[in-house]
Amino acid sequence: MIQKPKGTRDILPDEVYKWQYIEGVVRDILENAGMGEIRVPVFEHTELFSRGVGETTDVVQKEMYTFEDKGGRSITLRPEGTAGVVRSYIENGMASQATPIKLWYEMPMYRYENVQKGRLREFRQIGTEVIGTESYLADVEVISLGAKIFEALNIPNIKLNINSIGCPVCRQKYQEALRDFIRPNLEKYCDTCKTRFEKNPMRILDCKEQKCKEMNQGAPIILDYLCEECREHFEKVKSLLMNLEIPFEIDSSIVRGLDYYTKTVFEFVSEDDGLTVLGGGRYDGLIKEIGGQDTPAVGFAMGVERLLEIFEKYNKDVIEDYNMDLYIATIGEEADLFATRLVMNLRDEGVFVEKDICSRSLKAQFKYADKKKARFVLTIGEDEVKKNYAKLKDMKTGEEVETKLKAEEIFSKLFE
RNA sequence: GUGGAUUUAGCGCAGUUGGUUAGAGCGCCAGUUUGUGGCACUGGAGGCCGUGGGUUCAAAUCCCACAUUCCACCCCA
Repeated sequence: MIQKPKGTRDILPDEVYKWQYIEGVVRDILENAGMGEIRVPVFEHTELFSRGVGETTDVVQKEMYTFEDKGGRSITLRPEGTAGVVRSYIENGMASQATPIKLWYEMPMYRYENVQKGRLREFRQIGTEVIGTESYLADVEVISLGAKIFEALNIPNIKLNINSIGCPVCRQKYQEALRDFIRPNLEKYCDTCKTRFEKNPMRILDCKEQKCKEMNQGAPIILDYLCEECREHFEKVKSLLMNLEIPFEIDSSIVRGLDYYTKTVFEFVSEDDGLTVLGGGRYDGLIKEIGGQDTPAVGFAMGVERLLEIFEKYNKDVIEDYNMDLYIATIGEEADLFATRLVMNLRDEGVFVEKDICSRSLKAQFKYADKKKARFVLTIGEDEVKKNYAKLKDMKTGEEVETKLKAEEIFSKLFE
């Protein structure tokens, strides 16, 4: 038996309707906000991600599915959506369209990680990108759409955390200050923190080790180091969120794992399991970084598997599956031929109808109809074909009515 | 990458100090007046006991390695 690769999942028919429900709700929300769906390749040149996402990030350093293709090119299965979407924005000259460009996507992502709760190697994200505006209004629009999605899906216990990590200028000043604060005790920090010191000192503040936590008391926080412009931007984001009555908390430990973020960053975290369901922020430097005009942008991505898991918990009754309207049971070849035509006609009318294709006994056909939750069964044998009449049985009540074997009449008996 | 748990029929499981052809339930298929479902009864199909080595006269059972699934760290959606 060849099993599916580690960290992948099959989504079976009895599950896929939940996906479709969520996707429908989210699509409506995003498209009503003017977002157009975009689909970009599953794989890109490795360089797009190493430059876009950042050489020093864990995603690039240890989680990418990278391989050489037969032409000797280094190819990577996308670990996130923004880099590819932005690449497409540049490559297709979308800058010449009405600004801002608003895009959304639902695409599978690939990260070579160890599997655990809420974490797969192939997982799907729904995301948005708003490109071409540096205004705080765009940050808030994107955040409010995130909040709207949880509301529309009836998912409670979602907490919004926001932070600002400034622009490269204020961030560098902050990192210096942070290193100065840590340096005297550096030897006493845990090994992982020591390795973070040069590469990304902001992560040290997030360490779970007790001793590191203690030493972190009183560390400088980035919000005190923001330049005037970044500070004002963040203030405006906060006050508009408050005006809109979107509750949030400031969490100065949000750093985000992708290097391209600037200024506003945010996470919607489920308080049920502590997992981040939706994360995003502003990325004013990315488009220039990968070769476009210097263009500001903001967006988010949500993990659909994570979203679905919480959704199911609170919406057990909302979803009902799509059941068969009619099953046509047949006896004999003549009836089979007749019923096959009838089924085709009824399907043309939009009826969910099945008939036996296993040449099974009448009893077995009824059993099948019952298991598949057919609302009605129509039984056709030689006599029925001759007389052009048959019995239509309501599977719930057991009542039977006579019907003419005409698609129109059957249709009206089913749906009147 | 590190650590813990897990793996027996389609599914969830039982399998006792290693000992003949590995079990029940649910599900599946069929039969119980060869034209009527759910219930009941009867029967049937379906297992390289995760994979590969080793110990033994003998391994689902003991040992080792690898894999899987789940969980935690790390990190993230």
